[in-house]
Amino acid sequence: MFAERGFDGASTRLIAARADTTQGLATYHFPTKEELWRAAADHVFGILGPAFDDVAPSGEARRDGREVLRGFVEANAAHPEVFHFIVDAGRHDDDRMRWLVDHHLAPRFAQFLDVDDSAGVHAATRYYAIAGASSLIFSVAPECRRLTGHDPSDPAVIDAHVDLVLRLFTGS
Amino acid sequence: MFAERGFDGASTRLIAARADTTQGLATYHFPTKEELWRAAADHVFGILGPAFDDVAPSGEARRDGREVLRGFVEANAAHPEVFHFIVDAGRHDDDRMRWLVDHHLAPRFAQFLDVDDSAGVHAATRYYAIAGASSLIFSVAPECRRLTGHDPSDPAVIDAHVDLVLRLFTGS
DNA sequence: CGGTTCCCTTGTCAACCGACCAGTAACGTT
DNA sequence: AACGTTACTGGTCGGTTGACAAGGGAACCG
Repeated sequence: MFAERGFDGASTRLIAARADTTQGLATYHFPTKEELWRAAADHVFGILGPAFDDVAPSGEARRDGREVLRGFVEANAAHPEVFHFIVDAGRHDDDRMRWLVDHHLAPRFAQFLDVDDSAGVHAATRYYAIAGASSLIFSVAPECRRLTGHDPSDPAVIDAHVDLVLRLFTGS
Repeated sequence: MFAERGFDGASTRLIAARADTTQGLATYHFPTKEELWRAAADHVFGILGPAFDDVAPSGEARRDGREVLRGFVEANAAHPEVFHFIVDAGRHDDDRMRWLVDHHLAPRFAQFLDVDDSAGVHAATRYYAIAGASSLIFSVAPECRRLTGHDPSDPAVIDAHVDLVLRLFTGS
């Protein structure tokens, strides 16, 4: 619900209701809304994590950027809520943004630096271009359906997007 | 404020306060919060509009995709709030999303279809790849600063991003 | 001059928000 | 059997939300 409606839009009562509990119990386990949000972030990044680790574990296969990129796009298609978390928190210079960067984004960015062959372009520029190109269509799926008639949850559309991103950023 | 904090996060009282008026007056001119949001959307897309119309007015220069793309990236750098509006509204299948698509996005997408040479890829795939790659870094500027040390408001960073997007999507 | 319209202020409303509290039941330990 | 810890319930707190109502007052018009 944090990913769906943002931090402000998600109320602890509705979150508790969807989990078939009460708001009192929620604040018992997570004293503040912010702690609940951090737990949700840990959970959601825990889902995305393996999608990276499987394709870039360590060792000789480490520099195969194509498979990493394919896994990244497919993970975004399957779990667009991760992108929502990032965009929602990344806009403001507050505690939530700093926590998300330090605990989840920085390690992943370091991982990206390992795989990326920047080819003269600074890594930050490439990183955000890749992330944006890979995620946006899945993030605004309802809009995409109405605007273009294409359904981002359609496997064929996902494949087409994977192919485009691969062609753009690996040149093949 | 709608772009900064989302529809739910922005309160009519704070909006009125920033405009040096009261919430009562705001609801007088815009009976519902949704009407106020639509007016804000019209305003913000009115800013972005000329950035398109100047580079792709009509006639012979219409198919010069490079200049259109450059203008698009620079407009996103100067006015990241437009992207916020789109992402914030595009997630849910509700009235706001439909209104934004029908009144602002659909005309712009049609304009994109005029200029784009899809080269075998469906326009929707290219459209969202371009939009995401062009906008994300400016949309999450605070996060980018902390994560990478680069400041997306720095003209040099903007130029680098323009160059990368042009190279990716026009192949030059 | 009186009346009408429009802009704006002030105050109020029910609903909802996150946080907090007292009380209770379950459960293993001693 | 008594105890202490943990899990959980129901309710309440001050504060904020969007929407609404009542009224003032200036400008304009006949």
